[in-house]
Amino acid sequence: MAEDVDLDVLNDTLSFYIRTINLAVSRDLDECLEGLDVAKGTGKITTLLLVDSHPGIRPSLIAQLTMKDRSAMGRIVEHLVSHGLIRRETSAEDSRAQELYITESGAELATKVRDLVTRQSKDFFSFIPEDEQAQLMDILGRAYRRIVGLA
Amino acid sequence: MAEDVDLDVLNDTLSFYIRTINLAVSRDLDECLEGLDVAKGTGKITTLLLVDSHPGIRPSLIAQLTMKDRSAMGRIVEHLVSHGLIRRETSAEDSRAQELYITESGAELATKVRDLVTRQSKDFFSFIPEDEQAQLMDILGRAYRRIVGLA
DNA sequence: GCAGATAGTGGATAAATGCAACTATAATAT
DNA sequence: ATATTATAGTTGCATTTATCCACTATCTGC
Repeated sequence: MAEDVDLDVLNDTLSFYIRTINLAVSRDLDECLEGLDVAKGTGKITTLLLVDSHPGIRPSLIAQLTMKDRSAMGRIVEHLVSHGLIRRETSAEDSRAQELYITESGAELATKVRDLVTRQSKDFFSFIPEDEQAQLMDILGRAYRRIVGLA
Repeated sequence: MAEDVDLDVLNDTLSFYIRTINLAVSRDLDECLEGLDVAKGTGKITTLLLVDSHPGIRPSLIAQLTMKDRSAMGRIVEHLVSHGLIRRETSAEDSRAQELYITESGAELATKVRDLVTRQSKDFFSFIPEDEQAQLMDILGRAYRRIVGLA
């Protein structure tokens, strides 16, 4: 049945593939992270990892990197704080801004998540040959940096 | 500020790029399609186009191609039907199943959407060189077909 | 100081997602 | 033939996200 369905113009539409594959990876990732205080959305994972590796990082910067607006970011921070994974302080230099720091249990979780996330991605895309994965990462990486204003 | 932030392990995680870029394309696409009875989610667009080019196609097949479950699919079909874009009939061979057909206004919209969607994708990714876009499409296309069970 | 930008908060609304129960019909096996 | 199991679709519900907007506080530059 499905084998010979023609996808119309979507067959040549990059956004279609990005969007559908996103659905699949995200679902799979959610499964892997089930019950881990950090599920659904790149928001929480990215925030946790960035706070862990960049002590004092500000919500607004993470928002930019994850493409969230400030209110969405605020809710993510609130979530992580309320679960005791990160700590929130007002910046000394700019009292509008906050600085985020990891807690002990946050650091523990970060270690675990780092492992799970990279493994999940590798596993999920394992049917793509190594060299093509590298190509993908290279191109998408540049796209990401460009979109987000990192380069 | 943002220029020199290291993304931790996410820097080498394909799923991260897929997920964030997905956010960006989807938002951009939504803007392009604003007010068009078909916004948010690959679901409606794909359904409209597939029904247009495959008269009599079944919801369950579209569900497979768009990675939705039946309930999500049902709601999309319901939405399109209620907006007069497609028509729903019970299949003669299998009265459990339905066959979907495009309506006049649905066909009109499909034409418009086909154009908008392909252009949006091209524009959005225009900063990626042609040949790299082709590579991306090739790899992601195979990934998609594999995930969805098309090959 | 004043005007305008920026950081973060909070609320309300609108959608999408996933889950599970339920009907109806088909296909299979005994 | 009939009992079992699988499939197509519908519906309700609870959860989660997203988006938009208004609001406070603070900073920057004139």
